[in-house]
Amino acid sequence: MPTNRDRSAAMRAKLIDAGRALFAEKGFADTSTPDIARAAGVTRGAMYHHFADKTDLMRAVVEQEAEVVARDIHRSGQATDDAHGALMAGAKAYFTAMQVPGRVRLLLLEGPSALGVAEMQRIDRETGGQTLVDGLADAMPEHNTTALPLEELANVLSAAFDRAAMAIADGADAAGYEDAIAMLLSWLTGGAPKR
Amino acid sequence: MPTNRDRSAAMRAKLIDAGRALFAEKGFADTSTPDIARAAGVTRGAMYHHFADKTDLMRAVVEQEAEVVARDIHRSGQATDDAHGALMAGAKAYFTAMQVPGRVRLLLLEGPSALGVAEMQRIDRETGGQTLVDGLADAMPEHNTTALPLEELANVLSAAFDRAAMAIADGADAAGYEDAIAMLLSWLTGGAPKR
DNA sequence: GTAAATAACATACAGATTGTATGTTTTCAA
DNA sequence: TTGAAAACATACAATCTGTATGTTATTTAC
Repeated sequence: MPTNRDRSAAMRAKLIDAGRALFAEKGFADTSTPDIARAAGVTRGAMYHHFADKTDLMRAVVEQEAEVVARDIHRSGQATDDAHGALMAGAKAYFTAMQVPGRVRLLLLEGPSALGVAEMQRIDRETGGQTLVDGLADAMPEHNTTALPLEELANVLSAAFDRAAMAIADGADAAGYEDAIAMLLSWLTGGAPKR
Repeated sequence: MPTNRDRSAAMRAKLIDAGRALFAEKGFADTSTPDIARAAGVTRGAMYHHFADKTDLMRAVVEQEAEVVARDIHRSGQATDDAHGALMAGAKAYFTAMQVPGRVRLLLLEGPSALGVAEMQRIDRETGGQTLVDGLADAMPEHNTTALPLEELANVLSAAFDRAAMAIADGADAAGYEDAIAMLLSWLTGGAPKR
Protein backbone atom coordinates (compact mmCIF):
# COMPACT_ATOMS: atom_id res chain seq x y z
CA MET A 1 0.00 0.00 0.00
CA PRO A 2 1.44 3.37 -1.03
CA THR A 3 2.20 5.92 1.64
CA ASN A 4 0.51 9.30 1.67
CA ARG A 5 3.78 10.95 0.74
CA ASP A 6 4.03 8.77 -2.34
CA ARG A 7 0.46 9.40 -3.37
CA SER A 8 0.94 13.15 -3.10
CA ALA A 9 4.18 13.14 -5.00
CA ALA A 10 2.76 11.00 -7.78
CA MET A 11 -0.36 13.13 -8.05
CA ARG A 12 1.60 16.38 -8.09
CA ALA A 13 3.90 14.98 -10.76
CA LYS A 14 0.97 13.90 -12.93
CA LEU A 15 -0.66 17.30 -12.62
CA ILE A 16 2.53 19.23 -13.24
CA ASP A 17 3.29 17.13 -16.30
CA ALA A 18 -0.19 17.56 -17.72
CA GLY A 19 -0.09 21.28 -16.96
CA ARG A 20 3.31 21.65 -18.55
CA ALA A 21 2.16 19.98 -21.74
CA LEU A 22 -1.04 21.99 -22.05
CA PHE A 23 0.37 25.35 -20.98
CA ALA A 24 3.21 24.89 -23.44
CA GLU A 25 0.91 23.91 -26.27
CA LYS A 26 -2.08 26.20 -25.84
CA GLY A 27 -0.90 28.79 -23.37
CA PHE A 28 -2.04 29.46 -19.83
CA ALA A 29 -5.24 31.33 -20.62
CA ASP A 30 -6.49 28.83 -23.18
CA THR A 31 -5.98 25.86 -20.91
CA SER A 32 -8.90 25.04 -18.64
CA THR A 33 -8.74 23.16 -15.37
CA PRO A 34 -11.03 20.45 -16.76
CA ASP A 35 -8.51 20.07 -19.59
CA ILE A 36 -5.70 19.60 -17.11
CA ALA A 37 -7.58 17.14 -14.94
CA ARG A 38 -8.59 15.11 -17.97
CA ALA A 39 -5.04 15.03 -19.33
CA ALA A 40 -3.75 13.96 -15.94
CA GLY A 41 -6.45 11.33 -15.65
CA VAL A 42 -7.77 12.66 -12.34
CA THR A 43 -10.52 14.96 -11.13
CA ARG A 44 -10.42 18.69 -10.64
CA GLY A 45 -10.84 18.07 -6.96
CA ALA A 46 -7.44 16.44 -6.80
CA MET A 47 -5.88 19.41 -8.48
CA TYR A 48 -7.47 21.91 -6.13
CA HIS A 49 -6.33 19.83 -3.21
CA HIS A 50 -2.69 20.12 -4.22
CA PHE A 51 -2.70 23.58 -5.76
CA ALA A 52 -4.46 26.71 -4.61
CA ASP A 53 -5.58 27.56 -8.13
CA LYS A 54 -4.61 27.31 -11.79
CA THR A 55 -1.92 29.96 -11.30
CA ASP A 56 -0.39 27.98 -8.46
CA LEU A 57 -0.02 24.97 -10.74
CA MET A 58 1.53 27.20 -13.37
CA ARG A 59 4.02 28.37 -10.76
CA ALA A 60 5.01 24.78 -10.05
CA VAL A 61 5.46 24.12 -13.76
CA VAL A 62 7.59 27.20 -14.28
CA GLU A 63 9.69 26.52 -11.20
CA GLN A 64 10.43 23.04 -12.43
CA GLU A 65 11.50 24.31 -15.84
CA ALA A 66 13.65 27.03 -14.31
CA GLU A 67 15.35 24.54 -12.03
CA VAL A 68 16.24 22.23 -14.88
CA VAL A 69 17.70 25.06 -16.92
CA ALA A 70 19.69 26.36 -13.95
CA ARG A 71 21.01 22.87 -13.22
CA ASP A 72 22.14 22.37 -16.82
CA ILE A 73 23.94 25.70 -16.86
CA HIS A 74 25.56 25.03 -13.52
CA ARG A 75 26.82 21.65 -14.67
CA SER A 76 28.27 23.12 -17.85
CA GLY A 77 30.58 25.27 -15.79
CA GLN A 78 32.00 22.41 -13.74
CA ALA A 79 34.37 21.10 -16.42
CA THR A 80 35.91 24.43 -17.39
CA ASP A 81 38.08 26.33 -14.96
CA ASP A 82 38.97 29.52 -16.79
CA ALA A 83 36.37 32.20 -16.28
CA HIS A 84 35.84 33.17 -19.89
CA GLY A 85 35.47 29.57 -20.97
CA ALA A 86 32.95 28.95 -18.22
CA LEU A 87 30.93 31.93 -19.34
CA MET A 88 30.87 30.72 -22.95
CA ALA A 89 30.01 27.19 -21.87
CA GLY A 90 27.18 28.56 -19.79
CA ALA A 91 25.84 30.49 -22.74
CA LYS A 92 25.92 27.41 -24.91
CA ALA A 93 24.25 25.36 -22.18
CA TYR A 94 21.51 27.94 -21.85
CA PHE A 95 20.69 27.78 -25.54
CA THR A 96 20.73 24.00 -25.51
CA ALA A 97 18.43 23.88 -22.50
CA MET A 98 16.04 26.38 -24.05
CA GLN A 99 15.63 24.26 -27.14
CA VAL A 100 13.48 21.79 -25.23
CA PRO A 101 10.05 22.20 -26.84
CA GLY A 102 7.73 24.55 -25.03
CA ARG A 103 10.36 25.85 -22.66
CA VAL A 104 10.75 29.23 -24.32
CA ARG A 105 7.02 29.76 -24.25
CA LEU A 106 6.70 28.69 -20.63
CA LEU A 107 9.66 30.61 -19.23
CA LEU A 108 9.67 33.70 -21.42
CA LEU A 109 6.05 34.26 -22.37
CA GLU A 110 3.37 32.53 -20.35
CA GLY A 111 5.33 32.67 -17.10
CA PRO A 112 5.81 36.42 -16.94
CA SER A 113 2.24 37.04 -18.01
CA ALA A 114 0.55 34.51 -15.71
CA LEU A 115 2.78 34.92 -12.66
CA GLY A 116 4.00 38.46 -13.13
CA VAL A 117 7.55 39.66 -13.62
CA ALA A 118 8.17 40.05 -9.90
CA GLU A 119 7.39 36.39 -9.29
CA MET A 120 9.52 35.37 -12.26
CA GLN A 121 12.41 37.39 -10.86
CA ARG A 122 11.96 35.64 -7.52
CA ILE A 123 12.09 32.24 -9.22
CA ASP A 124 15.10 33.33 -11.22
CA ARG A 125 16.83 34.57 -8.11
CA GLU A 126 16.16 31.30 -6.28
CA THR A 127 17.44 29.15 -9.13
CA GLY A 128 20.17 30.34 -11.48
CA GLY A 129 19.63 34.05 -11.18
CA GLN A 130 23.04 35.17 -10.09
CA THR A 131 25.00 32.91 -12.43
CA LEU A 132 25.34 35.40 -15.25
CA VAL A 133 26.37 38.36 -13.11
CA ASP A 134 28.93 36.21 -11.30
CA GLY A 135 30.25 34.70 -14.50
CA LEU A 136 30.54 38.12 -16.02
CA ALA A 137 32.35 39.55 -13.02
CA ASP A 138 34.76 36.60 -12.94
CA ALA A 139 35.56 36.82 -16.62
CA MET A 140 36.19 40.54 -16.60
CA PRO A 141 39.39 42.49 -16.17
CA GLU A 142 39.63 43.62 -12.57
CA HIS A 143 39.30 47.33 -13.24
CA ASN A 144 36.04 46.93 -15.14
CA THR A 145 34.13 45.06 -12.50
CA THR A 146 33.95 48.25 -10.51
CA ALA A 147 33.90 50.83 -13.31
CA LEU A 148 31.12 49.35 -15.41
CA PRO A 149 27.44 49.18 -14.51
CA LEU A 150 27.70 45.43 -14.02
CA GLU A 151 24.26 44.77 -12.68
CA GLU A 152 22.59 46.64 -15.51
CA LEU A 153 24.77 45.09 -18.18
CA ALA A 154 24.05 41.62 -16.89
CA ASN A 155 20.31 42.23 -16.84
CA VAL A 156 20.29 43.70 -20.31
CA LEU A 157 22.52 40.89 -21.52
CA SER A 158 20.22 38.26 -20.09
CA ALA A 159 17.40 39.82 -22.09
CA ALA A 160 19.58 39.40 -25.17
CA PHE A 161 20.02 35.73 -24.29
CA ASP A 162 16.30 35.30 -23.93
CA ARG A 163 15.54 36.97 -27.22
CA ALA A 164 18.12 34.83 -28.97
CA ALA A 165 16.58 31.72 -27.45
CA MET A 166 13.15 32.85 -28.62
CA ALA A 167 14.36 33.50 -32.14
CA ILE A 168 16.02 30.11 -32.32
CA ALA A 169 12.92 28.40 -30.98
CA ASP A 170 11.02 30.22 -33.72
CA GLY A 171 13.18 28.62 -36.34
CA ALA A 172 15.80 31.32 -36.82
CA ASP A 173 19.37 30.32 -37.60
CA ALA A 174 20.93 29.31 -34.29
CA ALA A 175 24.51 29.93 -35.36
CA GLY A 176 23.84 33.57 -36.23
CA TYR A 177 22.41 34.28 -32.81
CA GLU A 178 25.04 32.34 -30.94
CA ASP A 179 27.60 34.36 -32.84
CA ALA A 180 25.95 37.62 -31.92
CA ILE A 181 25.83 36.67 -28.26
CA ALA A 182 29.41 35.42 -28.29
CA MET A 183 30.50 38.75 -29.72
CA LEU A 184 28.74 40.67 -26.99
CA LEU A 185 30.30 38.48 -24.34
CA SER A 186 33.78 38.76 -25.82
CA TRP A 187 33.52 42.47 -25.93
CA LEU A 188 32.30 42.73 -22.36
CA THR A 189 34.92 40.43 -20.94
CA GLY A 190 37.82 41.57 -23.07
CA GLY A 191 37.31 44.56 -25.23
CA ALA A 192 35.25 46.74 -22.95
CA PRO A 193 36.80 50.15 -22.54
CA LYS A 194 38.48 51.19 -19.33
CA ARG A 195 36.67 53.97 -17.57
CA MET B 1 -26.87 65.00 -35.87
CA PRO B 2 -23.58 63.09 -35.87
CA THR B 3 -22.68 61.03 -38.88
CA ASN B 4 -22.22 57.27 -38.63
CA ARG B 5 -18.47 57.68 -39.16
CA ASP B 6 -18.31 60.01 -36.21
CA ARG B 7 -20.34 57.75 -33.98
CA SER B 8 -18.11 54.80 -34.79
CA ALA B 9 -14.90 56.72 -34.31
CA ALA B 10 -16.05 58.13 -30.99
CA MET B 11 -17.24 54.75 -29.76
CA ARG B 12 -14.03 53.02 -30.80
CA ALA B 13 -11.99 55.72 -29.10
CA LYS B 14 -13.97 55.38 -25.88
CA LEU B 15 -13.57 51.60 -25.89
CA ILE B 16 -9.88 51.71 -26.74
CA ASP B 17 -9.25 54.25 -24.01
CA ALA B 18 -11.15 52.25 -21.42
CA GLY B 19 -9.42 49.07 -22.53
CA ARG B 20 -6.01 50.69 -22.42
CA ALA B 21 -6.57 51.90 -18.87
CA LEU B 22 -7.85 48.57 -17.57
CA PHE B 23 -5.43 46.33 -19.45
CA ALA B 24 -2.55 48.47 -18.22
CA GLU B 25 -3.77 48.46 -14.65
CA LYS B 26 -5.04 44.92 -14.13
CA GLY B 27 -3.72 43.04 -17.13
CA PHE B 28 -5.58 41.47 -20.02
CA ALA B 29 -6.77 38.33 -18.26
CA ASP B 30 -8.05 40.10 -15.17
CA THR B 31 -10.05 42.62 -17.13
CA SER B 32 -13.59 41.54 -18.00
CA THR B 33 -15.67 42.82 -20.87
CA PRO B 34 -18.32 44.10 -18.44
CA ASP B 35 -15.50 46.07 -16.77
CA ILE B 36 -14.53 47.62 -20.08
CA ALA B 37 -18.07 48.46 -21.09
CA ARG B 38 -18.75 50.03 -17.71
CA ALA B 39 -15.54 52.09 -17.83
CA ALA B 40 -16.40 53.27 -21.32
CA GLY B 41 -19.95 54.06 -20.28
CA VAL B 42 -21.51 51.84 -22.93
CA THR B 43 -22.90 48.33 -23.24
CA ARG B 44 -21.05 45.16 -24.11
CA GLY B 45 -23.09 45.01 -27.26
CA ALA B 46 -21.41 48.14 -28.57
CA MET B 47 -18.04 46.64 -27.91
CA TYR B 48 -18.83 43.40 -29.71
CA HIS B 49 -20.17 45.39 -32.61
CA HIS B 50 -16.84 47.16 -33.11
CA PHE B 51 -14.46 44.42 -32.05
CA ALA B 52 -14.62 40.73 -32.77
CA ASP B 53 -13.71 39.83 -29.19
CA LYS B 54 -11.71 40.99 -26.19
CA THR B 55 -8.46 40.08 -27.93
CA ASP B 56 -9.40 42.20 -30.92
CA LEU B 57 -9.82 45.23 -28.66
CA MET B 58 -6.47 44.46 -27.08
CA ARG B 59 -4.93 44.44 -30.53
CA ALA B 60 -6.31 47.92 -31.20
CA VAL B 61 -4.90 49.14 -27.89
CA VAL B 62 -1.47 47.70 -28.55
CA GLU B 63 -1.37 49.01 -32.10
CA GLN B 64 -2.16 52.48 -30.88
CA GLU B 65 0.61 52.36 -28.29
CA ALA B 66 3.10 50.99 -30.80
CA GLU B 67 2.25 53.71 -33.28
CA VAL B 68 2.80 56.47 -30.74
CA VAL B 69 6.17 55.05 -29.72
CA ALA B 70 7.24 54.65 -33.33
CA ARG B 71 6.18 58.20 -34.14
CA ASP B 72 8.13 59.63 -31.20
CA ILE B 73 11.26 57.75 -32.20
CA HIS B 74 10.91 58.76 -35.81
CA ARG B 75 10.55 62.42 -34.86
CA SER B 76 13.63 62.31 -32.65
CA GLY B 77 15.76 61.45 -35.64
CA GLN B 78 14.60 64.39 -37.74
CA ALA B 79 16.74 67.04 -36.05
CA THR B 80 20.02 65.14 -36.06
CA ASP B 81 21.77 64.40 -39.31
CA ASP B 82 24.79 62.35 -38.29
CA ALA B 83 24.01 58.65 -38.06
CA HIS B 84 25.45 57.97 -34.66
CA GLY B 85 23.70 60.95 -33.15
CA ALA B 86 20.42 59.85 -34.66
CA LEU B 87 20.83 56.40 -33.19
CA MET B 88 21.50 57.81 -29.73
CA ALA B 89 18.61 60.22 -30.01
CA GLY B 90 16.35 57.35 -31.02
CA ALA B 91 17.43 55.37 -28.00
CA LYS B 92 16.70 58.27 -25.72
CA ALA B 93 13.33 58.82 -27.38
CA TYR B 94 12.45 55.16 -26.92
CA PHE B 95 13.13 55.31 -23.20
CA THR B 96 11.18 58.52 -22.85
CA ALA B 97 8.23 57.08 -24.73
CA MET B 98 8.27 53.91 -22.67
CA GLN B 99 8.01 55.86 -19.44
CA VAL B 100 4.37 56.62 -20.11
CA PRO B 101 2.56 54.68 -17.39
CA GLY B 102 1.33 51.26 -18.43
CA ARG B 103 3.11 51.26 -21.75
CA VAL B 104 5.79 48.79 -20.72
CA ARG B 105 3.18 46.41 -19.44
CA LEU B 106 1.01 46.72 -22.54
CA LEU B 107 3.75 46.45 -25.14
CA LEU B 108 6.19 44.11 -23.45
CA LEU B 109 4.06 41.86 -21.26
CA GLU B 110 0.35 41.71 -21.92
CA GLY B 111 0.71 42.24 -25.66
CA PRO B 112 2.95 39.27 -26.40
CA SER B 113 0.95 37.02 -24.14
CA ALA B 114 -2.52 38.03 -25.33
CA LEU B 115 -1.77 38.48 -29.03
CA GLY B 116 1.19 36.16 -29.44
CA VAL B 117 4.71 37.03 -30.48
CA ALA B 118 3.98 36.59 -34.16
CA GLU B 119 1.26 39.21 -34.02
CA MET B 120 3.50 41.54 -32.00
CA GLN B 121 6.21 41.17 -34.61
CA ARG B 122 3.71 42.04 -37.31
CA ILE B 123 2.68 45.18 -35.43
CA ASP B 124 6.30 46.05 -34.85
CA ARG B 125 7.11 45.54 -38.50
CA GLU B 126 4.21 47.75 -39.56
CA THR B 127 5.16 50.57 -37.20
CA GLY B 128 8.75 51.25 -36.23
CA GLY B 129 10.16 47.81 -36.71
CA GLN B 130 12.96 48.50 -39.09
CA THR B 131 14.15 51.71 -37.43
CA LEU B 132 16.77 50.09 -35.24
CA VAL B 133 18.32 47.87 -37.92
CA ASP B 134 18.48 50.83 -40.31
CA GLY B 135 19.91 53.16 -37.69
CA LEU B 136 22.48 50.58 -36.77
CA ALA B 137 23.49 49.98 -40.36
CA ASP B 138 23.77 53.72 -41.03
CA ALA B 139 25.88 54.35 -37.95
CA MET B 140 28.29 51.52 -38.60
CA PRO B 141 31.61 51.50 -40.42
CA GLU B 142 31.01 50.27 -43.93
CA HIS B 143 32.94 47.03 -43.62
CA ASN B 144 30.96 45.88 -40.60
CA THR B 145 27.52 46.18 -42.08
CA THR B 146 28.28 43.18 -44.22
CA ALA B 147 30.62 41.27 -41.92
CA LEU B 148 28.50 41.31 -38.78
CA PRO B 149 25.23 39.43 -38.23
CA LEU B 150 23.31 42.69 -38.37
CA GLU B 151 19.81 41.32 -38.23
CA GLU B 152 20.60 39.19 -35.22
CA LEU B 153 22.45 41.92 -33.40
CA ALA B 154 19.62 44.35 -33.92
CA ASN B 155 17.04 41.90 -32.65
CA VAL B 156 19.09 41.01 -29.60
CA LEU B 157 19.81 44.68 -29.01
CA SER B 158 16.14 45.55 -29.17
CA ALA B 159 15.55 43.00 -26.44
CA ALA B 160 18.16 44.83 -24.40
CA PHE B 161 16.27 48.08 -24.96
CA ASP B 162 13.05 46.45 -23.84
CA ARG B 163 14.58 45.02 -20.70
CA ALA B 164 16.10 48.37 -19.83
CA ALA B 165 12.73 50.04 -20.31
CA MET B 166 11.14 47.44 -18.05
CA ALA B 167 13.72 47.90 -15.36
CA ILE B 168 13.32 51.67 -15.45
CA ALA B 169 9.54 51.36 -15.32
CA ASP B 170 10.07 49.13 -12.30
CA GLY B 171 11.87 51.91 -10.52
CA ALA B 172 15.47 51.04 -11.36
CA ASP B 173 17.97 53.81 -11.89
CA ALA B 174 17.40 55.11 -15.41
CA ALA B 175 20.88 56.55 -15.84
CA GLY B 176 22.57 53.23 -15.19
CA TYR B 177 20.56 51.48 -17.85
CA GLU B 178 20.86 54.28 -20.37
CA ASP B 179 24.61 54.12 -19.81
CA ALA B 180 24.69 50.39 -20.38
CA ILE B 181 22.71 50.73 -23.60
CA ALA B 182 24.82 53.64 -24.78
CA MET B 183 27.94 51.56 -24.23
CA LEU B 184 26.56 48.70 -26.29
CA LEU B 185 25.61 51.08 -29.08
CA SER B 186 28.97 52.82 -29.05
CA TRP B 187 30.75 49.54 -29.26
CA LEU B 188 28.60 48.29 -32.11
CA THR B 189 28.90 51.46 -34.15
CA GLY B 190 32.49 52.24 -33.42
CA GLY B 191 34.47 49.69 -31.54
CA ALA B 192 33.17 46.51 -33.08
CA PRO B 193 36.00 44.38 -34.37
CA LYS B 194 36.66 44.01 -38.07
CA ARG B 195 36.07 40.49 -39.31
C1' DG C 1 -4.77 -3.51 17.03
C1' DT C 2 -8.28 -0.14 16.96
C1' DA C 3 -10.48 4.27 16.98
C1' DA C 4 -10.19 9.05 16.31
C1' DA C 5 -8.06 12.39 13.42
C1' DT C 6 -6.27 13.92 9.34
C1' DA C 7 -4.90 13.87 4.65
C1' DA C 8 -6.21 12.57 -0.16
C1' DC C 9 -9.37 12.73 -3.40
C1' DA C 10 -14.39 13.11 -5.60
C1' DT C 11 -18.78 15.41 -6.39
C1' DA C 12 -21.92 19.27 -6.31
C1' DC C 13 -22.73 23.93 -6.52
C1' DA C 14 -22.79 29.27 -7.00
C1' DG C 15 -21.08 33.08 -9.35
C1' DA C 16 -19.09 35.13 -13.17
C1' DT C 17 -17.52 35.47 -17.90
C1' DT C 18 -17.49 34.97 -22.91
C1' DG C 19 -19.40 35.15 -27.41
C1' DT C 20 -23.71 34.96 -30.03
C1' DA C 21 -28.40 35.53 -31.28
C1' DT C 22 -31.89 38.49 -31.48
C1' DG C 23 -34.07 42.99 -30.82
C1' DT C 24 -34.44 48.15 -31.41
C1' DT C 25 -33.09 52.57 -32.93
C1' DT C 26 -30.56 55.72 -35.79
C1' DT C 27 -28.37 57.07 -40.18
C1' DC C 28 -27.83 56.32 -45.19
C1' DA C 29 -29.19 55.79 -50.02
C1' DA C 30 -32.29 55.24 -53.69
C1' DT D 1 -39.68 59.27 -47.97
C1' DT D 2 -39.01 54.57 -47.50
C1' DG D 3 -36.30 50.38 -47.56
C1' DA D 4 -31.68 48.87 -46.27
C1' DA D 5 -27.95 48.88 -43.45
C1' DA D 6 -25.22 50.18 -39.76
C1' DA D 7 -24.98 51.20 -34.70
C1' DC D 8 -26.13 49.88 -30.53
C1' DA D 9 -28.90 47.18 -26.63
C1' DT D 10 -30.77 43.05 -24.43
C1' DA D 11 -31.21 38.15 -23.72
C1' DC D 12 -29.30 33.79 -23.73
C1' DA D 13 -26.39 29.35 -23.73
C1' DA D 14 -22.17 27.44 -22.80
C1' DT D 15 -18.26 27.50 -20.33
C1' DC D 16 -15.01 28.05 -16.51
C1' DT D 17 -13.31 29.05 -11.81
C1' DG D 18 -13.08 28.38 -7.03
C1' DT D 19 -15.42 26.58 -2.91
C1' DA D 20 -18.22 23.74 -0.08
C1' DT D 21 -19.29 19.44 1.06
C1' DG D 22 -18.84 14.41 0.73
C1' DT D 23 -16.28 9.96 0.81
C1' DT D 24 -12.32 6.99 1.16
C1' DA D 25 -7.65 5.95 2.50
C1' DT D 26 -3.81 6.52 5.69
C1' DT D 27 -1.77 8.14 10.15
C1' DT D 28 -1.48 8.70 14.85
C1' DA D 29 -2.62 8.02 19.65
C1' DC D 30 -3.80 4.90 22.87
